[in-house]
Amino acid sequence: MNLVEDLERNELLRQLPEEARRKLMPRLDRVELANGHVLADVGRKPAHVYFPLTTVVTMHHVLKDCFSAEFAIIGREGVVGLDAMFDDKPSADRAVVLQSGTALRVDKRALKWEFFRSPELQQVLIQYTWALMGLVAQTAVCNRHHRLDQRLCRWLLLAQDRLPTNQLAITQEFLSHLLGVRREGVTQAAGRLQRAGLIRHRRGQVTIIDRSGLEAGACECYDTARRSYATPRMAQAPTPMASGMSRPRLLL
Amino acid sequence: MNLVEDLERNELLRQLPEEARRKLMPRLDRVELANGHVLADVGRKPAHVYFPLTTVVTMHHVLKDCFSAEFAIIGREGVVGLDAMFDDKPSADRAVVLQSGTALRVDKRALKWEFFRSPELQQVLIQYTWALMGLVAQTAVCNRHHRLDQRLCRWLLLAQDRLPTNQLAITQEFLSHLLGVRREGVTQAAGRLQRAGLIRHRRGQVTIIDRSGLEAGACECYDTARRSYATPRMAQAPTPMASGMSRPRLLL
DNA sequence: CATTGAGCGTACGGTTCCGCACCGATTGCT
DNA sequence: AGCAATCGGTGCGGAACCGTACGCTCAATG
Repeated sequence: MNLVEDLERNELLRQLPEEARRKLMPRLDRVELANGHVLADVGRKPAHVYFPLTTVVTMHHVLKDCFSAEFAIIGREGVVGLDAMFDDKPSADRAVVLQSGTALRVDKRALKWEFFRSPELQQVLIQYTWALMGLVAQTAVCNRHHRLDQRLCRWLLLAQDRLPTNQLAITQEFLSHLLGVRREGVTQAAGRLQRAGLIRHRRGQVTIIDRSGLEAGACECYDTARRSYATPRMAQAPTPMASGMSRPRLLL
Repeated sequence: MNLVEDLERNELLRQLPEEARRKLMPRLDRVELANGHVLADVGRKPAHVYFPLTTVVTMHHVLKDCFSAEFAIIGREGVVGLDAMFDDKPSADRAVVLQSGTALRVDKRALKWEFFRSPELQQVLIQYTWALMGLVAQTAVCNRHHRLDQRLCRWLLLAQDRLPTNQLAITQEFLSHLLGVRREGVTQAAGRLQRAGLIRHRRGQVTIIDRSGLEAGACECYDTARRSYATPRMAQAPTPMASGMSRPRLLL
């Protein structure tokens, strides 16, 4: 597959007009990213921005006491490393390749150069940034209010949306760091989902069996999240969510 | 006080070069925002962007089941409503005036117009956006890992950094929605802080007594947050604000 | 002055999740 | 085959926080 076709495979690059894409093309390198590869880490200054094609990247914030939690999962609908493009301060967060695959890499200075010369590129990247902000904000609220089982369902769905198969290569240990809970907590939650027939899991492998079951088990956050990153092309038929579960609580 | 001086009072506008400020000035309206005023709400499309001068704004994400939590608190170091500028989708979040005061208001289309014509404005606003992203991400992690008492300390400090006095007009009920816990939880946590001599609180009024005590009680998140929004000038030469404070507070 | 309602304090059982400990199972390596 | 390391399952006590209920205090209002 050539680079012209590759450009179509990232949802942000695909939104660009022909001309903007052509200008950007010579700056892009196609790279293969291996599982576990660290694209950005706390205290370092990454030199590149990545547009995922098939790879999936997880973004965590790591606390000093070594606790951590994911605040965003990024696939071909997004881009990794924009923060470094506008600010030379060392990264406060961490970007790790969750599932190996292809990405288009671009030097951050080169992309910044093009950014300030292309209103279309600006519009696309900034709009994405604010969509991401909404997701991160929602994650903050979700982390406070929703139960582990719900958040696990949500996470599995978000991950699968960015993957070609229903197979996920991830250990419970790693997953526990993403969800911000203990490893044992993941074991129990995954056990419950398995007993409910929603997934199967075995030593670093999770297989999604019943997607609609997961959607029923997930919190509303998944629906909201999908809508916000779904471009018209990516969007599929909306799934009916169980209603009547909301409790009235005084608004602010 | 005239508009030229007002422009200096918001940290983002202050960073702009003379010329960019001059171009922006005719677009700006000085407005007084009352406590509780809703600047943006779920499902609506706000028409303005606000640069706080003395007012403080809280941003929440509200869930369908009416649970909510704050993901950012914004004062004169920031700006409210940038998301609406780049995307015409209705807001997913909610911005409420936490403490009444002054702000500079600008029509979002006018600001967008200037934005695409001023690289300096772009740099400032985008850099702020990513700094905010870091704070929101940290909030997400903080919400998973840190105890209520710590988060309450952190919140009180973040709020006071943006206020001229050590007095906060806020009810425990409202605070509970910001922190994403029950009202009774806030009552107990505030009681503990009061017994420790850090604050005094009485019927919608919280007074900060011992700032360094709060800093000791807060999680690391406060330190990180303060560093990320402090500009060089803010760090070294705090603007002289109201005087009747119990201790010479290190502003920002 | 009596009434009303908002704001706050307290108590109690229940649930979720943590911290720790231990053990079995699977995989990779020699 | 044997061994070590990784990965996953389970159990138990405890802490944090929830849901609920009730009652007090202060301030505004007629």
